Amino acid sequence: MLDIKFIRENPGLLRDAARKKHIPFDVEKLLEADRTRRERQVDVDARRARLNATSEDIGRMDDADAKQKLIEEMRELKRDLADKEKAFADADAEFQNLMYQAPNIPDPSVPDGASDADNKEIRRWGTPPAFSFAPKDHVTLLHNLDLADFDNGIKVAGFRGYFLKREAVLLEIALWQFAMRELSGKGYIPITAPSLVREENFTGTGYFPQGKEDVYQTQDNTYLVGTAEVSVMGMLRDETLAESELPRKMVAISPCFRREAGSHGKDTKGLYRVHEFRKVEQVIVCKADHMESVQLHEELLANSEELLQKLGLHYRVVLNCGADIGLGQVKKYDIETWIPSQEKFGETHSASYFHDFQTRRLNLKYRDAEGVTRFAHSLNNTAVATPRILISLLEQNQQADGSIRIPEVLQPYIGIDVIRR
RNA sequence: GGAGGAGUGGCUGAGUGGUUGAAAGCGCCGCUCUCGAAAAGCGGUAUACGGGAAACCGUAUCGUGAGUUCGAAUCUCACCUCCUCCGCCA
Repeated sequence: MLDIKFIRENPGLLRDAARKKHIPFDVEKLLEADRTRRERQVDVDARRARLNATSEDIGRMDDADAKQKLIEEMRELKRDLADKEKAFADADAEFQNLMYQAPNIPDPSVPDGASDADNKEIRRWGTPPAFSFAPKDHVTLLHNLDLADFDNGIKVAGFRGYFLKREAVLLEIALWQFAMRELSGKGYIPITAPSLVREENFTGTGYFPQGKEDVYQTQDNTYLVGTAEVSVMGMLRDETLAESELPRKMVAISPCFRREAGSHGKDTKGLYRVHEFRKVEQVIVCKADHMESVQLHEELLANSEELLQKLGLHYRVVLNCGADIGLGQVKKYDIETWIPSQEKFGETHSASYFHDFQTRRLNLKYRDAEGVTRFAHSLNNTAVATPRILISLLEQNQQADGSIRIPEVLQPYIGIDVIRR
């Protein structure tokens, strides 16, 4: 959510933002709703002021007749007030509704574009592994080594269901531990986060109302998170932090659930697109300072690149174009990791910053050096998402004999250096 | 799941229909005193929105939301959260 004062003063920026993000949004309608809401608030406040003042008088009066007369008058006023209050409530609801839909302003460095095809590659790290044989895809590798069971996964869990087995499980756990340990070494606080959370956390992080279709809801009106970002940001909702506590760097692990509504035909095989997975996520809350946000955004990206480099995985970084960044995001990088069997890169990480878009919704503030409370800034990035990263990890490390080398940095967590049958 | 109890400002805590946005204490800030500090004394210390050039004014907020009333922290209802006891349980 943006500051309405900012919108009043810069309607053009919001209009441009919506256009760049390819999000339909009527700025004039919002400004009109803002004007209406304020007019009606004045109506309500004036009547309330009179009611309050008169009620105080009544409390002090002795003359029963005069008192009764005023009470009658106030009854009349209250009927009028009720109408005005209803009118205000309607206008305010309309205003809030539009405010929740207003996109954040993308950074000027965000390229124009109509789809993810227009994302700009920034750099590549490493080279595609050279194979003296035709590399197998991850589904085949998993099957040959008995590392997963998709048939029974679907039997048990339905479409996109899967079981991981044997060393694939150890590998998954090793990745979490590796990521957790690396990042906690950099001062990120490790957290295990709830994945079953209440609605306000989704609204607060900017996923609701527009993204409700993508989320599982329970019969208790709680929802399953698609990322620990939702619960970790929710953890700080309604807090006023001291500036000395910032930046607060956290690394959280949680199960993640995504309905993948609208992507039924896509990536139907294997571990790429599943309804249920595990993810280690970096989340930062920092001062309301653009340069600090930018700097920490780069840090989050560098952290994830470092993890991939230590794992020895070939990847590239792309700068997402306007159409491929979310409502609240100012700027986003994706890291895409090389998938040999497809000879292309697949998204494994997503790093974004929000300025105060999320914290305004979450009412997450801090007290600055002058004692002024401000909305903080927030950012996040994937550290490692499993099992998706296993696709690249297995495929890039496969050998001619069908075995799979385990990256050196993971070996201490698993106790083996190769998977073979 | 069953039975009770409770949610007031940064904190403790008073307040059961009428100048209560809220006593008192603690904390914090400023001043006085002091070479300095402590102590003591005095004064000040919530947030949001709206109006205004400003001073300032208005409105809302005592867990949240509805309601009763001329008037609600105080009465009613629903919800949320916490505590105690019983049951169940990884």
